[in-house]
Amino acid sequence: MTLDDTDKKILRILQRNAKLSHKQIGDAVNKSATPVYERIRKMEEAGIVKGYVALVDPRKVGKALIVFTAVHLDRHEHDAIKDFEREIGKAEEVMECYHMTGTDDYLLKVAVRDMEEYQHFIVEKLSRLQNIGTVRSSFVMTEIKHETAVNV
Amino acid sequence: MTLDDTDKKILRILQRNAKLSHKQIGDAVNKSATPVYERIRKMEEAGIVKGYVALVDPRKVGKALIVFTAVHLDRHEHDAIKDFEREIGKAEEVMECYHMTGTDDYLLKVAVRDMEEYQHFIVEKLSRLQNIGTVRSSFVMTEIKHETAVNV
DNA sequence: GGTGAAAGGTCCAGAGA
DNA sequence: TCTCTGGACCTTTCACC
Repeated sequence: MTLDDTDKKILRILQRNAKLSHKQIGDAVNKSATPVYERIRKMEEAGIVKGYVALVDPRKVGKALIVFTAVHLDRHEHDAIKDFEREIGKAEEVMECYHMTGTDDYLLKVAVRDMEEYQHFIVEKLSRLQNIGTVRSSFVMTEIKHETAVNV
Repeated sequence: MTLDDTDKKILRILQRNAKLSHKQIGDAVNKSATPVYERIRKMEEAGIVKGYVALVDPRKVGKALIVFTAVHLDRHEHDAIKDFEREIGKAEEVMECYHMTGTDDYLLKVAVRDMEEYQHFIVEKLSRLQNIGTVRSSFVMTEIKHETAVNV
């Protein structure tokens, strides 16, 4: 599926505010509500729009500490890697996990209440996984920018 | 504002799918639509719910390369830091930027089309900012997990 | 917190550019 | 092929119980 300028404009709007009506979006892109609806439906079908979610402020629900945790595995066989990935997927503290280039294998973004909860995550969860080599933690002091919107 | 179990349940639902009607959410938490509506409105007012957005798959709109860029500044005076933060806020390639503990000052999450576009960002944008010391780039090979939902 | 009703949005069929 | 109009149906929002 290729996106024309109208599609891209709609995407930019929806990525900022998904609560606007098709009519309001139509006014912004010089179309009526129906073509807006049709274009959105097609982008949903194509998997370009993955879904609609509410964004919650972590600090206001007691998740004030954000940590980036770089993990280096001991062994790099296929099974060891798949095991790690499966287990990390289950950890509710882990919001993001990436398999990276470079000396560290994985980069995790972890959201917890405080340092005590982070220590618990490291000692009781991460360290108990098979095959963990080294772990390096970097703590977020300030969030300067956080966009969920992709630049289209 | 303190959240009871019903509020938390509503937040968990909305963070997964913001398109459900108040009636559907009410069925899931054993309430009618109105109290669901009132609770959501209060959480919006309190800033717990920051907004509603569409999630777009970066790979399907030509942003296939995700890079974590660690930046170390040369000087750490107040003005130098504020300058960097203001400029990075304007860069559309930068989806996230955090002021970090440790030897690196900032961690950026950058989304671009390909390596050529990343090189352009580093050479033409980042390196042109005053005060940049060292830059280390780590590339995402695979996204194992990416949650926007905060664990409440 | 529930009920019910007004206002307005979504979704789709049919027609036209 | 893409867009508009009109209408059935559903949701949001709010006054009242």
